[in-house]
Amino acid sequence: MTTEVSNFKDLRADTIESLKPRDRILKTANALFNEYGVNTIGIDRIIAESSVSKRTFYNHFPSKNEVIAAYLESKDWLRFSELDKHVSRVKGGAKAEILAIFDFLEQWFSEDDFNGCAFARGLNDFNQEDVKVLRGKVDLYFEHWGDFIKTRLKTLVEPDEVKILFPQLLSLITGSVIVAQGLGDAKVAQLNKRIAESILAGC
Amino acid sequence: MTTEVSNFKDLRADTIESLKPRDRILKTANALFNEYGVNTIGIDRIIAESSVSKRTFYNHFPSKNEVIAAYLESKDWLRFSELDKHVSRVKGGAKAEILAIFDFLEQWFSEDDFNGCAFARGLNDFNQEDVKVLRGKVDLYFEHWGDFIKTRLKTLVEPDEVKILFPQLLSLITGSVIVAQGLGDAKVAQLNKRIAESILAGC
DNA sequence: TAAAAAGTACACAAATCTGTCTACTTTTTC
DNA sequence: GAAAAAGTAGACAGATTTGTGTACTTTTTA
Repeated sequence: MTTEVSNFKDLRADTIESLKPRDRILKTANALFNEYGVNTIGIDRIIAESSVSKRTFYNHFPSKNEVIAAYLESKDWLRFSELDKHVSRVKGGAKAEILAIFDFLEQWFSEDDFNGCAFARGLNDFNQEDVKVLRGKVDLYFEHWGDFIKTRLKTLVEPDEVKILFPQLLSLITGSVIVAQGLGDAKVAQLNKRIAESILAGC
Repeated sequence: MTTEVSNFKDLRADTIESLKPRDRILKTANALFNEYGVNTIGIDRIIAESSVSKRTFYNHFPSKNEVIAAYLESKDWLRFSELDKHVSRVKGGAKAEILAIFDFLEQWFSEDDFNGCAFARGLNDFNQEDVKVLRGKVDLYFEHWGDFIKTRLKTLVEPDEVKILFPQLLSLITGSVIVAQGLGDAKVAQLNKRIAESILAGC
């Protein structure tokens, strides 16, 4: 069964067989891009593992970049829809909601298929002219973090302080991802939550 | 002119023309891999821009992976030889030396060709069987950070505290890199230095 | 200065990659 | 239930990629 919101779906719970061609492609692409990166995975592999014909693939996605774009958009949507859900259960206002990010990260890092962040990856993968659109998706993702965090910081501190705390918090978040991936330890999220607590202590 | 230490050289100050074939290849590969990543740059491009023949290239590097390995090794060596140099000028003991990392980062982020970290990239690029060796180079880089930081932490705090402070500091470092790259702002290094000061305040 | 080592130039093999085309079959929809 | 839409199967064009082979020239070194 699938949760449908806006244009995106959470396909994680569906089996490949139960899905229609377009979603089979997206689910397969998601798994392969996540594990190996968009550059090392070819269209042919996605086609083979999603059990669609090449024609069907190209009917849904006119080029490889389009399927990568769809992958990034759905990751972005899913990340923040899960974060919103997680945070909606938290009592304690803006500060508690910011701190809850780190519990969310720990959960994410503990997933079996955690393999870093598609968008941190994208900072490196999308530096050429023909993938400008994809780089745009990466920028959007970081803007979404800005929206999430700054909205809450503004209720806690002065604008000047937001300019300091936002990059610090974003560093703690992205640094957690790299360290969790590099050292293979999800607990780093809790260690960094402590730091976040201390830099927000006065609020 | 070139600074020669161990097996590696700092080729940044040399012009392409002044170098012998092997170093021309390395200097060119470094620039291209740095800008576009190892996956999107082909051997042919490196050969063309380093003005060597294909045969010469393959005489020095039996495969593409070998030139990537050489690139990673030299980056690793250069990063820590510069960090050591930077830190050697710092007075104030282990704590001041750890904090000096963030000044070093700010300098790095301010370089014209700063484009993120080759090793954070490698966490994503080297997930397949045929590049296990390269993934090993990435792991070594993170171990070198461990050596640098833990050696100093051990003189300041108890072993249990090292296990907390090291992942935190490494998060601040790697998070700085991502944020500097993503938001295009080198100043994040100084903001995170403040955090490092506060988590080391009791030492 | 002569032999050995290193480099040049470039054709080409083999694999792989993106995207198109044709011909046929199944599923939807009215 | 017939027409339209969607999907299957797979050949293939054209570009690109890594790596080898051949024949010749320049540079080092003993």
